[in-house]
Amino acid sequence: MVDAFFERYRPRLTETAIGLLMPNVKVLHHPKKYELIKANHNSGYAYLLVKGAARSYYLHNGMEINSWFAFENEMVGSLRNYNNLPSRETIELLEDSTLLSFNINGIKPLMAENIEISNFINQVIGEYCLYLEDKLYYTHLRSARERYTALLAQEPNVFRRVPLTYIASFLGISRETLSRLRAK
Amino acid sequence: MVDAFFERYRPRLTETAIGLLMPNVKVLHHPKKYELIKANHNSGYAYLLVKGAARSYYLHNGMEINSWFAFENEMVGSLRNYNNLPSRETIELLEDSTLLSFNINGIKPLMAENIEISNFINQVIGEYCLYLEDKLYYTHLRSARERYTALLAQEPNVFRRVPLTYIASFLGISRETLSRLRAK
DNA sequence: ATGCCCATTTGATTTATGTCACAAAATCAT
DNA sequence: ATGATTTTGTGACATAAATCAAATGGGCAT
Repeated sequence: MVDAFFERYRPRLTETAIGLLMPNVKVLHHPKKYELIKANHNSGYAYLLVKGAARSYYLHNGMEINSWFAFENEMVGSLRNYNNLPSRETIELLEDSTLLSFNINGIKPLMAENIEISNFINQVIGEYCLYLEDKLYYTHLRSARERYTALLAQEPNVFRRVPLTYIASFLGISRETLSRLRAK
Repeated sequence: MVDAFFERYRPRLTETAIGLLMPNVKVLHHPKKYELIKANHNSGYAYLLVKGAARSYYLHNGMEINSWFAFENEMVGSLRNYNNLPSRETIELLEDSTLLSFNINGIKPLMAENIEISNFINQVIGEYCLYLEDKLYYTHLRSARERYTALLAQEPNVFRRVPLTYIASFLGISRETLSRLRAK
């Protein structure tokens, strides 16, 4: 079920590593709007989105600001939770979804005894780190139009599966401006 | 010399780990304006800033955009270089500096054979990742004045040791606007 | 010290984008 | 289906911050 995800990671996890991980992994189904992780809490779990979509948002001046969207085969979770800090964001499903849950407290000790698991997790974090650098690079000092066209080019799925209201705050612009940019 | 830096990391590196690392570490002195890492290149090194200051910048529409500043006891380098990608940024010294250089190609293989080294490097990357999340969180949808006052509160050193011209592009505002914000 | 080159400030003007108000369209629940 | 609620689009206007243009100030090299 999750082969496509794990195959991105090299060297691939051996049976031994997978055997150690399995007791900490569960398959879950949740409906649209279900909150995987709540703001200001430490959930203790990270998730692999097998099927479906999710968003991460936080409140600022009473408004929901969306920080990312995720789809099939992407890892979703709170890096702050992973580091035993409360999440700043709420992670909510945008569609009915199938997920794998990973018990962070169960898996962390395995990193010391199994180098494959350690490498795997560190690769996930390393890729997220590169993603954050890209996001900063492609938004800093860029106009609303540039950010909009970049997102359209790089992640067209977002426009097919996420309401425009959510996309606007993700791009750091008002709903009205996004609407006008789309109207060309 | 670098104790203060290494002490932030737990568990502390043992003699064994340090012995493996040492052949890949050199002490260096370089003058102000020296370029540690050049844009579009893969330097193969990361650095610990023992004494001095550095900035990272990239060109955008012919203008230098500063992405970060670093001071004593901070690691400086290109995450993209670490991942065998060309750096987008040039890293330049802002003051005459003392550094430790780390040979990335020499150290990476050690991560497979020594878990301490692996943990150490992953902790450095993990902390950088949290820093990037914070930076996005504290700049997204915030006004020039909010970003300015946040930087003043969180990293006052920057205003003592970095020219305002550089700080402006780091904050994502024009030099004139920064000047006016300072004038209150 | 002197002069030159940047860095910084200040003023006038322009522009992109936000805000407010409402209309139209789409989605949802009964 | 029907109305109700939410999402998206449009217009008028306000405003933060950019841009352009000088003027002033500071630091560095001779």
